[in-house]
Amino acid sequence: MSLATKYSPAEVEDKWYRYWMDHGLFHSEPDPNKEPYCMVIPPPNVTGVLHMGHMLNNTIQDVLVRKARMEGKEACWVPGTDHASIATEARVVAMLREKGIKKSDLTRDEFLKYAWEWRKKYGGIILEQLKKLGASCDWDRTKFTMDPDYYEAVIDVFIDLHKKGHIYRGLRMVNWDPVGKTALSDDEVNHKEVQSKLYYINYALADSDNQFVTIATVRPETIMADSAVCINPKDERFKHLKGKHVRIPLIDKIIPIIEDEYVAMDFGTGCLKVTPAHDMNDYELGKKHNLEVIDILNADGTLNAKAQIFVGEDRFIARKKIAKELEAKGLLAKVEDYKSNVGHSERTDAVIEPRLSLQWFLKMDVITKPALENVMNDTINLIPPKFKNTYHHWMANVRDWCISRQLWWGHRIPAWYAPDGTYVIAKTREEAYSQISNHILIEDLKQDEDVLDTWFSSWLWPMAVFDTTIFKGDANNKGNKDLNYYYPTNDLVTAPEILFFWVARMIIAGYEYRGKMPFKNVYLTGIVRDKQGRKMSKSLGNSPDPLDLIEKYGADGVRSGMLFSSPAGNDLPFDEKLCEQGRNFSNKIWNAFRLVSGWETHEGKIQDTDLVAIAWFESKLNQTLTELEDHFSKFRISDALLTTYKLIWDDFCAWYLEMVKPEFGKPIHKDTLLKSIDFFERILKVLHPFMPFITEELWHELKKRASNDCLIVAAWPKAKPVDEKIIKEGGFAFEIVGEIRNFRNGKGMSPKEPLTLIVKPGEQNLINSFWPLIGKLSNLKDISFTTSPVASATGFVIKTTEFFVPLEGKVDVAKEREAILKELEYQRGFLAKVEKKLTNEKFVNSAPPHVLETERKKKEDAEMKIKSFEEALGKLKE
RNA sequence: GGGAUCUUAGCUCAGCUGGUUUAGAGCACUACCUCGACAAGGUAGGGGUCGAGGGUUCGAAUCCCUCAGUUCCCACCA
Repeated sequence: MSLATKYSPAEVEDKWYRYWMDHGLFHSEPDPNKEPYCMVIPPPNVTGVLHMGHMLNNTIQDVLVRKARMEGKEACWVPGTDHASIATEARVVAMLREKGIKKSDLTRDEFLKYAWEWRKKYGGIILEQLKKLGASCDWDRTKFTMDPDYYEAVIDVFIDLHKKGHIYRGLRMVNWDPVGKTALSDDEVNHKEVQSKLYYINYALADSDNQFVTIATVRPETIMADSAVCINPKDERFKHLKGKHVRIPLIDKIIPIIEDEYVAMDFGTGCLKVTPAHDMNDYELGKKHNLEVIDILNADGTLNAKAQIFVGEDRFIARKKIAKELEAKGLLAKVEDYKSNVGHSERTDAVIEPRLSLQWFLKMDVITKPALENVMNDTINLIPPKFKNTYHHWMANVRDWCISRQLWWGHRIPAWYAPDGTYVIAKTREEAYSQISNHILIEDLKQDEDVLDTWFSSWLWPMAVFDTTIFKGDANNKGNKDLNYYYPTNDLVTAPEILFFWVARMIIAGYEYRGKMPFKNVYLTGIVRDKQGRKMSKSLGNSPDPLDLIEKYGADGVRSGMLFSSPAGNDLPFDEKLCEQGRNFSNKIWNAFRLVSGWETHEGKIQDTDLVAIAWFESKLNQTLTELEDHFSKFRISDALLTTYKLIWDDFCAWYLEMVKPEFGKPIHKDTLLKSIDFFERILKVLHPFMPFITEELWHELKKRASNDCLIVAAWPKAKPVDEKIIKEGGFAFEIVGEIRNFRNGKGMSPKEPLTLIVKPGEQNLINSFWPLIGKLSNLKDISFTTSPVASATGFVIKTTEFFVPLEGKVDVAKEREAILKELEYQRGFLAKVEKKLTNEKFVNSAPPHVLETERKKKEDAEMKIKSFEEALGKLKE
């Protein structure tokens, strides 16, 4: 045999990927005669590099799309990238900093030029990496969220939603990232428990120098922005303070004491400093009580002139200095250690500053209605369904979406301001000018400096990848051919952490602009973790490089490795061992091929054993196909793979091939070989979605084929009727084989030593056609049948059939006795349990007949076995 | 604090509306095996009182309650 004993994936994988590409096998065009199957990729960040999360996610997508393609559907998987404004801008800024260039020294246009250069250089990397994985995307359709037409679509949507009254500009308390100098949505803020200090500060009463009110705060640097001190009106302790005023320490400003039940009496001192400009709750409180809003912070987190003191200092430095000064003046009553949850920027990790600013918002109340409804009524399925709860909770309590970001990289907000501060929404300066009635110069119009939130563009993804012209609010535009054919798409595979960021918003946009769901099924993958359960991340350095893994185990090995243990919605604790298992599986198949490809044929009479083996595997295969269909229909991808794995490794290799394998050097019957190749082809088909490369390779090795006869487009095998009887017989036969092998094993006998088997058939014995195969598989020189107990022979019992293996002088009586006694004990215990049930009148009266019958059968079987073991024990004494 | 989810062999998970031989799989583990497809392998084996405690029922891993823990989401009392 000239083929290597080990399969080497490297050349094979590159060869076939190129072949599929060259023959346009990933490309899809609308075909009215075929059912569409469409999926859009969750667009990775344009600056991204493939990580394990992408590997899992895209492997699942590729499995789904490859299966659909083989099922004869017009399968289209649209790839692309996301401009990811915050992440990309951060990368570009960092790159410029390395070159010694500050973003603040550049004009917007200069900066964008750098950004586009960066994008050109690194933007395609991740897509190239996906090719290594085997992703069968329609690369002709690759889309980018800042392609010119896509850009225009995003602006159209802004204009349209503004026209509909869903977008407004407002003063709102937003999460301000002083490092990124940008507002963040609530979702981009991580709350972390931080060890901080609670400062107890004395505020002197305005009309008295020696009477104080003590408040507790973690942010002494904001006292200069206080507008009031608040107490609970029910608080008996502070009755005397009602209507009075206090002086803010250090700046001596007089502020009122107000009353509100919002104040918790049992927390801190029961007195609250109210700082409307720098705290969400205080802002609300301030609105209610008409308090002055004093913003003492600059955009970068330093104190401004309104603070009066420590102007220009960073907020955290000012905190320390103020504490020190308070202490020096004896106004600091005490300091306690205190754990509190502090918001941090998801991107820069800076401590979030609640800040009032003018932002653009999308009203979510009306626009989200269909999106909530159609998930709750299962028009759109979330897989696993447990996410419905979370989804409902989020959608029912959704807040208006802050869609503006203080960045340059992104879709610039199409708002144009006149010098007097009024504004109009328009796509171009000219259009904007035409809407303005004031007498100003066109050059005086200034466009909003901000860009839109990234998700405000990616929420259009399932529509915009096909048609970017439908967002102008033009009811006559019904969309192009592609959109109408592929939309709604079928499945979306993504991570649960972006269920709201992205999935929910795509659903919202889908209903808003198409009146239809964007996809039917949302498969939520888990998070890939390392062995210690930590999320894989660049900073921890605990993520293997996917390309290294592919090199080491082959893409097929890594793909199956990822899927061996990843039920939907559950985290995947990744272990390289899984890839090794995948690689071993490739090798197993490779060697099965080596065996089959090495057989010479003869044309004599076909052996009966071959016919039995063929009939058995045919049924087993068909049974498995049905099982697979069930798994796939429920998106149980991991189970589908494991089912395929067992079909190939156990049923095909361990049983079928062993059954038909001729003695060494002898030929096989030509029909048996043909049938074996036919089986091989069918198992390659079902394995192809999981392991596309090795299966395509063997598909061509197995037979000479025309250049267009590729496995990737071969027809998915249909399940044919299953002969249940032969499956049962096979199962019984294999059980006997196992027992005989075990019998030898237990006695330290070589498998080469032939044995004699005497069978005493029991009541429901399956008289079957497998006897000669049993002989072949377990090396028996003779099988005979009897109706009476066999003296001086050891053996075993399956169901009610007894098997005897005569062994003259080779029996270790003591050991044998021990084994039988152990078995007897088990059976007696079992019998007792069953009898207890059967003598329970209530059970006999209420249990359904089929349950009763099984219990009776259990009893018979156990009694039979006990009898047999007792006999054997008796014989051993002799 | 509110909500959700989960807890089954060493690990990762199946086990649907309670009843099919005192719970299954893959991996890991143990023993034996270089037996001519494959040691990245073969053959066989050991391993779980189904998180804990109650309850319903003739019968509970499966239904109900309590508790403990896991993970996630939301809120964020200075």
